[in-house]
Amino acid sequence: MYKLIKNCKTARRGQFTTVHGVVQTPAFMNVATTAAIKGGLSTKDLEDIRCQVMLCNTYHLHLRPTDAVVNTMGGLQKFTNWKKPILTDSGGFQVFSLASLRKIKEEGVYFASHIDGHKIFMGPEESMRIQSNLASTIAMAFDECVENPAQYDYSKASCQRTTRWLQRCKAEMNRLNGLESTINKNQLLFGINQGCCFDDLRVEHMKEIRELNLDGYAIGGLAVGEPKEEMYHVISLVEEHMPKDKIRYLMGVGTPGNILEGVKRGVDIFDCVMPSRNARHGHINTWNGIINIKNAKYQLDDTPLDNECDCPVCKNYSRAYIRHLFKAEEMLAMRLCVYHNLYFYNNLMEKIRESLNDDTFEIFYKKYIDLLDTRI
RNA sequence: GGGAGUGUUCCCGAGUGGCCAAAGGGGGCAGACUGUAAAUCUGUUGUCAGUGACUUCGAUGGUCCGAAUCCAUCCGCUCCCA
Repeated sequence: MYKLIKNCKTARRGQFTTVHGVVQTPAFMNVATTAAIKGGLSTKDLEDIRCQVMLCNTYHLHLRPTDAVVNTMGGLQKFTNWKKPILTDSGGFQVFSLASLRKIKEEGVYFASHIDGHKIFMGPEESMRIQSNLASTIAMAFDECVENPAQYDYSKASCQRTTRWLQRCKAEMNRLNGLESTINKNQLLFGINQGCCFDDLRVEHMKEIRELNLDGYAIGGLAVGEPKEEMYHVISLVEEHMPKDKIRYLMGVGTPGNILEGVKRGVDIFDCVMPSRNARHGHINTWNGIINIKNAKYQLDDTPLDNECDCPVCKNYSRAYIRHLFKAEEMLAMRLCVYHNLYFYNNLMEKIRESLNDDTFEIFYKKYIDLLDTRI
């Protein structure tokens, strides 16, 4: 479980022990929604870039290839040949992102498959059963991620329902972990804090869910369009009420700057599609800020994507070549850039952990907080 | 040699007298993307000056208040017949 190694004010250096291995925190979880990193990275590549946790999605895998197939194939670890921890997101966020088709009821959510349009029902029990079939290390609670901005009354009712759903998730997870046929009988369950940007709802909800004594706690419903100052405010607000002895996860966040702010406020783990999605669109993270490798000014640039990076892409290829690959629509362009960006994120987390070890986090933070999110 | 077409802004391609600096697509340039359906979406793309002005639709000349659009000649390309 979670062990706090040391604090640097509210920032935490820790380690999280699971049946699938130990995660050094703060950490970034690499997003492989459909059990694959978009852009053509293999689980071998993930090992090479020192990824600690892979994240997959319940909803997507339920549709294709189906959780039954993954289960028959021995679970996600065996299926993907990834031996380290895997976190599965519950599908709750998809209800939010596929908003036009959703119908939310007390029992769960009715919505349509984005693949063939067929009607799907998913509630807390369904989500737990699917995640148990997938046999991930960590299952996320089935929650409702309310869009921003939201009405107070709706947010309040939604939070209360998310709490009731969480109770049902916990009961179902306990039952599933006790079954003989379950692949991972030690599957962990994380609860998710909601409440939009209403301080009292956030705090009240956090207090309610901490009573359930779960394996970890996530902050959800952020980075959905609110100003970043508001996001940081909510993190600090909620953090005070999170158990000190449990791992904290800020869902779907974010930019390097967002992550530094999150770590500073006591968050342990993050995930985000930005490094991979942006890489596929030519936006490259470097230690001097963000570049768009597709820009004409790189046509004759013989230097690597990032002079300060020691990843294989930066050691072997020039900006000019990678820009050419994009212009020629070669998939190698995406692969190289996704590889670099994820390497950058994992490397960023390593440096953050080192700075916490050395008590130099504040210096590190000051040096990079604005720089890394700035476009060059 | 005879006949029929055709030439548009970087490319392809609409436009057949004023609402045309000229549709649409491609390409180019730039931007967006935060628990990933999407290799997607958005803006821009004659020049200069932010009203507007100027140059442009193969070339030259003409008709008209006004032409990418009509007429004449020339040049290039395509197809058919000999």
